[in-house]
Amino acid sequence: MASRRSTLHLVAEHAGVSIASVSRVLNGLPASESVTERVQRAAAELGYVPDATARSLKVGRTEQISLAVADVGNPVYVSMMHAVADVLTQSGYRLVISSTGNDPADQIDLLENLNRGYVDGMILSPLRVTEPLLDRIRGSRLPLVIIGSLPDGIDVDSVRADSREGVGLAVDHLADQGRRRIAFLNGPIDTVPGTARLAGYLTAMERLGLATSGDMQVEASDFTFAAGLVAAETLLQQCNPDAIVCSNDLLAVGALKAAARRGLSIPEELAIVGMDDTDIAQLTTPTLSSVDLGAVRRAQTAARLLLDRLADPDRPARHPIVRPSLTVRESSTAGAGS
Amino acid sequence: MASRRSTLHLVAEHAGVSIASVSRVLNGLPASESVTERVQRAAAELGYVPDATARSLKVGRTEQISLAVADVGNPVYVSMMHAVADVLTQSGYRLVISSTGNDPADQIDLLENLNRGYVDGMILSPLRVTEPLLDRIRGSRLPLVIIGSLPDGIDVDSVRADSREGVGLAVDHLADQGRRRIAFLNGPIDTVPGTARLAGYLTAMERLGLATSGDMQVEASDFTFAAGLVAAETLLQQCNPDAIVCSNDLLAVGALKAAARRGLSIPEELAIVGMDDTDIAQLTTPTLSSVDLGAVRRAQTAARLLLDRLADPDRPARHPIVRPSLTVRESSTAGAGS
DNA sequence: CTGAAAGCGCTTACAG
DNA sequence: CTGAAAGCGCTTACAG
Repeated sequence: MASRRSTLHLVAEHAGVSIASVSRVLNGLPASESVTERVQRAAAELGYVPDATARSLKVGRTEQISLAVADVGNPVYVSMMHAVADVLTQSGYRLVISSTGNDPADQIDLLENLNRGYVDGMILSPLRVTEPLLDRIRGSRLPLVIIGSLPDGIDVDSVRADSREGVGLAVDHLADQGRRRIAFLNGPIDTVPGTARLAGYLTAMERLGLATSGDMQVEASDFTFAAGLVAAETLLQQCNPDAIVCSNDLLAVGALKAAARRGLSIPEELAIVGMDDTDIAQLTTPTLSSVDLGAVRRAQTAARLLLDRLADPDRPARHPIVRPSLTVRESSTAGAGS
Repeated sequence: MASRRSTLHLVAEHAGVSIASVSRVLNGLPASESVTERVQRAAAELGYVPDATARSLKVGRTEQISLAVADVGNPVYVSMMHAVADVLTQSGYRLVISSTGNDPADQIDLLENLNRGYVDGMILSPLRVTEPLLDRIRGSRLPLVIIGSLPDGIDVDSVRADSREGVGLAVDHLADQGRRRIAFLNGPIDTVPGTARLAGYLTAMERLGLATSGDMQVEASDFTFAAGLVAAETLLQQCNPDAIVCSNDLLAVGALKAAARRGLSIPEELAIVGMDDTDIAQLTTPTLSSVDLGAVRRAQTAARLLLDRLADPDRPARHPIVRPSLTVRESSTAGAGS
């Protein structure tokens, strides 16, 4: 009646040793040659695979980290995933990814809850920061790092872009080219990037003494190609800009398309600048000027913050900021070549 | 000396009941009003969160399914992820995603191994099917569904596109438009889609009696924008096609770019057709004709196959095939409008 | 170096 | 309805 169906027990039985010895051999701990060999043979014959949940329960760690991003469809998140994975893998963690989609907070808190237990820590890049989400962030027992800005006074590691400076680079560049009617094609304003990038636009325009009437700003329903196209068509219809700063590259592709439909020549009649500097910026025709908001560096930094936090749960929280840079291409300068 | 640090024990102590009662209440099993109330209050006060690994160890299920795709950066995989997630969520499973990147089999087998234990089943869409990977697929104890074609005789559920018919749709369409020098811009040929789509191209060209010299076929190093651009430039240099069938939409965007650089007008001088019919096909200028290989349907089907397999481990394996369709846009027809 | 035993935090028959 | 107890499959002091 003994419980010998246990797989570890099975291997032990086949090898004629105790389960402790099996465990040790399989974990590379010291064992005699004969035991080692018998265990390895038995394990191979039986096709033994250790049960990860049992191990985790015992040792209190899963060696898994979860990354939750708003939209796996946005290439900028893809490069962030790879950056996070690289850093974590080097420290022996595996990365599991969850896409929270576009749904409101419940999607996110679901995720937060569910991940408890299967991961040792979490990196969260929320598109919208709602009160319920903040509650979960504050109350998290799991080590947590946020990518994006957070209200003051929340004692959780985070890293963010300097959106203000980033959008400023785009606006300054366009103004340098003699553009004056610089419009802003934003994503949803109730999102973290939507809010930050709009603030950056308004600040920069004010600093330069340029007008920012309401009809020069438009809010796409989503940070996607399709939404960018629709919003850009509205924008081109309601004002007469000589330049558009777009809140990300996907929106900018939509703007390029809208301009093409209206027969506007780019950059002569209309200059366009994107944001995030994703791969696609080099492949559009014309190529797209874009502000790199340091997505890869933010991701790497987030991973390192998390590793440090795992190593020392009591260290003070940090909130580094990553600096942006602008890459100028054809969409905003007449003589930029092919 | 008793082990009462256990969180479940803690709640039980606070509520003045046994851990069994706590477990029951928290799992919605019948309990008296008074016990229910005390447990819920205690759990709330303590901010109790059940340990998922312990629960999984006991019940033998994690309620998690893993989806491993070759490249999270390809939009077609993103739509597949969403489709899988939708189906699984309705059945109470959570989806965790792993990107296997571009590395060879070891990446994949790593993943296979590591997922054991934290998930109840797995959907795998391998870019390359190597012998070691096949070994793991055959030897998997975990319920497994493959998206893509598999050698005959492997008794694992799978679903695939009809690439032959799909590429055939593109070639037939171009031939209907009077194109004769139809080139093929493929991704790496040692990949599952690379092999299948090339076969489809050759079959269709032969059926139509069109020439397929070696210089009319080119193999990009990757299924990406950047690789497509490089390969398309080679192609345009080494032959003089009047049409290019591209193995996916990303490659097609690269081809559009290469054509623009050479000043070729599309579709007049060169027609281009992509594959996968992703969002981007509608946003390029000109818009991109593309073959939908049924990615979403493949994903949904895979999820359902897995659910059925979980419900009945002994049912015979199935291998459905999804039919393709072609959407014609500006890049392949002169009069397609704006 | 090796084995017997305790215990990780849960769930679930089994009695009462 | 409720509690005491066994056990999921591992790891790890503790003796020997």
